[in-house]
Parts: sequence; C-alpha cells; structure tokens
Amino acid sequence: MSITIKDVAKYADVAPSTVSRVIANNPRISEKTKEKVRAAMDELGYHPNFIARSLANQSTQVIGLVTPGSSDVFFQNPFFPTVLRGLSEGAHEKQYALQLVTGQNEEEIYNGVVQMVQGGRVDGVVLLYSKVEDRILIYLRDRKFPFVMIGKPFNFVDEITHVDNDNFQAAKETTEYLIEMGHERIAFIGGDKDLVVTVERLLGYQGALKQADIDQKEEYILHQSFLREGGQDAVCELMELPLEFRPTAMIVADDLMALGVLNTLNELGISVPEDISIISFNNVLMSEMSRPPLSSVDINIFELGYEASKSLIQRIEKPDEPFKRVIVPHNIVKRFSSGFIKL
Amino acid sequence: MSITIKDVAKYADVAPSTVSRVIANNPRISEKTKEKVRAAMDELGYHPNFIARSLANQSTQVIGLVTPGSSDVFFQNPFFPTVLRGLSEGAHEKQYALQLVTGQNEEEIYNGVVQMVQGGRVDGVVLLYSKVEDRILIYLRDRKFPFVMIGKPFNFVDEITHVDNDNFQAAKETTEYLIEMGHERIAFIGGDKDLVVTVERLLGYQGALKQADIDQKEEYILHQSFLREGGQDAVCELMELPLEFRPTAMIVADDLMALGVLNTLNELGISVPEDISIISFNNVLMSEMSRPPLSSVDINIFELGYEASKSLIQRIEKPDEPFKRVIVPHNIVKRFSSGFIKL
DNA sequence: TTGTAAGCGTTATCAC
DNA sequence: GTGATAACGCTTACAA
Repeated sequence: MSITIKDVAKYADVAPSTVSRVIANNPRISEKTKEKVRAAMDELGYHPNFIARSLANQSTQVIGLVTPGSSDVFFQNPFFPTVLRGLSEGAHEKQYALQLVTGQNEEEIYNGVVQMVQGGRVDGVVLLYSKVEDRILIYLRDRKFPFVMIGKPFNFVDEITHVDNDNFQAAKETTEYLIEMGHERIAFIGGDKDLVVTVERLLGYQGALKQADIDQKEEYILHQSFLREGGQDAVCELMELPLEFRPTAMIVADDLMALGVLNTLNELGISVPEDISIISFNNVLMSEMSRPPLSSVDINIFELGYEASKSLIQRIEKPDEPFKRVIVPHNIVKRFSSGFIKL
Repeated sequence: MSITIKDVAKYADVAPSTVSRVIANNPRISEKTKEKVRAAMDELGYHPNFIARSLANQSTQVIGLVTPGSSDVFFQNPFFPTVLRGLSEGAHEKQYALQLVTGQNEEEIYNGVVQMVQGGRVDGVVLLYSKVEDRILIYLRDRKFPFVMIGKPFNFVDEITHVDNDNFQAAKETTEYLIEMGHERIAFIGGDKDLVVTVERLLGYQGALKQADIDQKEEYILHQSFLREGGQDAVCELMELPLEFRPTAMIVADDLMALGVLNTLNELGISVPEDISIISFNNVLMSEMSRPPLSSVDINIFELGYEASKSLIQRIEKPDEPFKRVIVPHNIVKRFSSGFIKL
C-alpha cells in the first residue's frame, strides 16, 4: 500500500540496499547518489516502515512504561503526569517512543510486561515505582532485559540503574527543620509500607529524632495509601490522642494527602500553622494553591522522569557500561503551613 | 536469540505454519496437534514476536495517543490521567497497547504523528482534544487513517467518529441552574478560544441567557488558558468592575482554574458562595477538597476515554461501518460553592 | 488436516 | 561505491 524502499529504489534507479544506506547516511555512498535518492524519497513521499526496520534490527526504539498495580490511584496523583512529561522529553530527544503497559491490577500488569518484553515490542522498560518485593523487577533482572527504576531498589542497589531522590536525607532535613522550629511531637504519615520511598523517609525521620534525642512514639507513625481519604483518617486518629500528646507538627508523604489533612483539621477547628505545622512531599502545583499554601519538599519530579529516560536509553545503547545511580536533588519549599511551635 | 515459531515447530515435530495456526486457534487443526504444539510452547517458554507478526499482518495492535501541542499544560490537568485510565481500560479489553506521541510543541507533535502513522507503528489514533483548525486532524482525514476524537470536531462532524459530552447542553443547564438561584450577572470564564469545547459551552451559556431574557455583557466573558493563573487574572478583571456590575455568579471552564478563582476571591475578602457563586467543569478529585467544596459539572472523563478506545478499535476492525458519535452523559454536582443569590 | 513457500519492508553481509 | 541476497519471525495462499 504505502511507498516502500523498493519504490524509491526503482524511481531513483538504484538498488534497495543503496536506499537503505542513504537513510542510514552511510559515508560510503557518494554525495551524488545520496542527493538523487533523497530527491526520489521526497518526490514519492517516502517514510520508512518502523516495523520492518525493527524486525531487521531487533530494536524498536520504544520504551515501555510500567506503573504500579494500583494504577488508578497512581494516575490520580499529580506525580504521574509530571514524571511522564520528563520521560517524554528524555525519550523524544533520542527519538524513542513511549508505550504504556495497561492493566487494572498487578497480575494484568505483570502479564503486560511479559508480553511487551518477550514480544519484542520495546527495547527497555522504566519502572515508575519501587516496591519491596516485585515480581516484575525480578523478571526483568532474570532476563537481563534493560530497565531502569524510578526510586531506590529494595535489593541489588548496585546492580540496578535507578534514578532517585535522597529520600532518607530529605526526610531527615525536613524533620530537623521542624525540630529547629521547636517541635518535638512530630507525626509521620507515610504512604504504603511496601513502597521503598516510604521506608527511606521513615528512616530519615527516625534518624533526625534520634540525633536530637527525641523519643519516638509509635502512635505518631501512620501509614496510609496515597490518597486524600488516607490523610483524613490519619488526622482523626492523631487528634483522638489526649491533648498533651497530640503532635504539633506532621510530615505527610504527599501533597494530595496533605490537602486532605488540611481539610480535616479545618473541619475540626484546628488551625494551620498556629496549632499544628504541616509539611509534605512532592511540591505539585496545588501545594501553592491550598489555604494556607503548603510547605513541601520539592523532589524535582520532572527531572526524575527525564533522567530515567536518558539512563535507560544509555543502558539500551551501551549495555556494557556499569549500572549507575542518579540522585536528583530536592529542596524544602517553605510556605505557610509550617512554622515555629506556639508557646 | 529468543524462542521462535521454528523452534516450537521442530520440538513438536510439525511445520511452522502449523504452530502459527495453533496460535491463531485455527479450527482446521486437530485437537491432538493443538495439544502437542501447546505443550511444546509451554515447554520452551515461547512468546510470539509482535514485531514479526505486525509486519506479516500489517497491523500492530497499538493505539497512538495525541495530546495537544501545549502538552505541559494538558498533562498538569487531572483530566489527563483520568481519560488515560479510560483509554487504557478500553484498549486492554481488546488487547491493544497504548503509545504516546512525544513532543514539546505543535510542530514536534505533528511530526510525531506522521512518523507513527507512516511508520506503521500504530493501527489508529485518538486525538485527546478538539481544536478549531488542526493540521493533525486534516492529515489523518486526508490519509483516511483510522482515528477518533475526544470532543466535538469543528468541521465534518458527521464524518469523524467522536466521543463527547453535550457541552452545549451542559453549559446551558448550568447557566439555567444559576438563573434559578436568582443570578442574572453571570460571568463565563472559558478556556482557550480555539478549543471547540469552549465554543460549545459559550453557546450554551448564551443560549440560556437569551432564553431567560437576560442581557449579555461582553465584560462577563473571559478566556484564559486552563491553568490556575488564568483563573486569578480573570477574577481580578471582574472584580475591578464597579460594585453594581460585578457578577454574582461565575461559570468556570475547569476545576483547577476554579481553585485559583477561589483563592483569589479569598484574598480579596470576597466569600463564596455568600458574595459570589462558583460552578466549574470536570468534577475532578480536588473539587471535593477545596473550601468550600466546588459545585462542578461531572463530565465522566473516564467514560470519555473508555468509549474512545472502544470506538477506535471498532473503526480499525470494521472500517466500513459508518462514523458514529458517542455522547457521554454529564451531571451537575451541587456542592457548596454555589447557591441562592443574596438579597 | 498439515506442509511448502512466498511475502511483509527493512538491514547487513557479501561480492564486484 | 553499489548491487544481489539472505536474514528477521511471522502469516497465508496454495499444495498435498
């Protein structure tokens, strides 16, 4: 149906292989024939067929994107579109396309990955999350299929190229900041316990407390899934504590959750930051727009995606280079939801 | 490298074509050989190579997704992840994969689409937007390449399969609702003027006013890009009007924008809904979480995506069926940002 | 019911 | 420098 390399060859009066070489800009072809062939391609409106090329090359120039099993929740979070933009930009620069694994649950997604990989649909895969035990990761690793991960691998840190923030340090600094503001009763509302990022941040939080000789309280550590309802439940739990044990500050895993927290506190007649300080993670667009504007740790989500694409493409094109770890800087953006403890 | 159909054939002691037929579940193959071949496939861990299959079939089982040129803005909006979920679910049901067109601006995206289409990477395309003049649409139409659009086509409505809300009606009902609440000075803050959805909603708004014999005021109609800053600018402009001309109600194109509006009004010391009623479109997660919770027109974004996938796949698989139009229902969710006009 | 062989549109290895 | 020709892994007439 479409114009093929053969049509161009005939039209330019050369062999198909010559046309192929012109496309690849092979230096052994004379400028003259190059011109001639290019003219023919323009004339006929030729576009190379990626599928045929992929088959011959054993390479597709496509990157597969894997979201966590609970993709509905994940998609809702502003993290997703931003990281996607980063991935897209990184891929585009190197002429790679992005393909999404579809599926409602873990099982479907796992099968989707296997199909993609074994089916030769993609040259590499980006895992947009890091979980504690992950079949997909194990599968990819066992097959030695090129992949990178956004987040810190739970195992084999040195054998998996990954792009991450220093979440331990970020949480530690955040906690220290609150301690400097005079807070000692600091709650930690983390995300899912089997997400590595949660674990890392919890450790950072605990590290800061220990260093400041502040006792840790079990009741201050809560885990909720990354959604606003989570935030609400957590607040209620904390606010049921006797007044003298209630936290004066809270570190929240995610801005969206923090929004829920803010709302719930508002309903309970507790003011932020007067009665309680809030600081969350991600610094998405909305964090500026809440009332009060949220203090939030900016983790450079776009950069995370961008670096992930670049690193994956490097792994695909130079598989023998060593695994690497890219740390994207974070910084605490202080707005109005956090401040000195009231006396 | 990988296990191919030939390996399976040898192992099962049949011809490659037989294996192929077993995969396709061709009824002319005896149950016995089917069993034998399947056993061999399991034994060897065979997975069909999609690329080769695509080349032979001239079909990829991949759907291309096209975002508007200003994809950074588009991605930020919660509309995107939700419609993506819908698309993903619809595609998954029919075993199609999703591929994203990458590119920062209109030009790059256009080129991306051409590459995708001519390169045979996708069997069809979903346009996630509808613009007034759109090169990409014209290109696809001219080539008679299967595509569907989310939104109402500006031209050729009967010759383009599309999935849309009845935006005219939705805006009309919304305006009528405000009129019933006693409002007459109703502002309309729309999105980009070259988006068809904006045009449609504006018409609905105007239709309702006319029907109620309310004079239209130029100053009440504003166009802003779909972002929160837009909302803020718009409010300032409206609030500079002399008190007796200030609108008592506003229809806002998008929840995110409405959030900006809400914030700005708050800063100006204007209360919602006491001083001014606000109602917006999309009903995304956050609309419940604002203070006050936003009244919002739910346009069933997920459904929009889901139906788009399904319709596209139908077009791909049955290209001779007539073009169709799918209207996804909307409904007005009344929360606390809108109410009776104060006396 | 199953096997043979051509073809899908490229690239790459030879020759010349 | 350029042209045949054989892959790449699968599907699908056409034969048997």
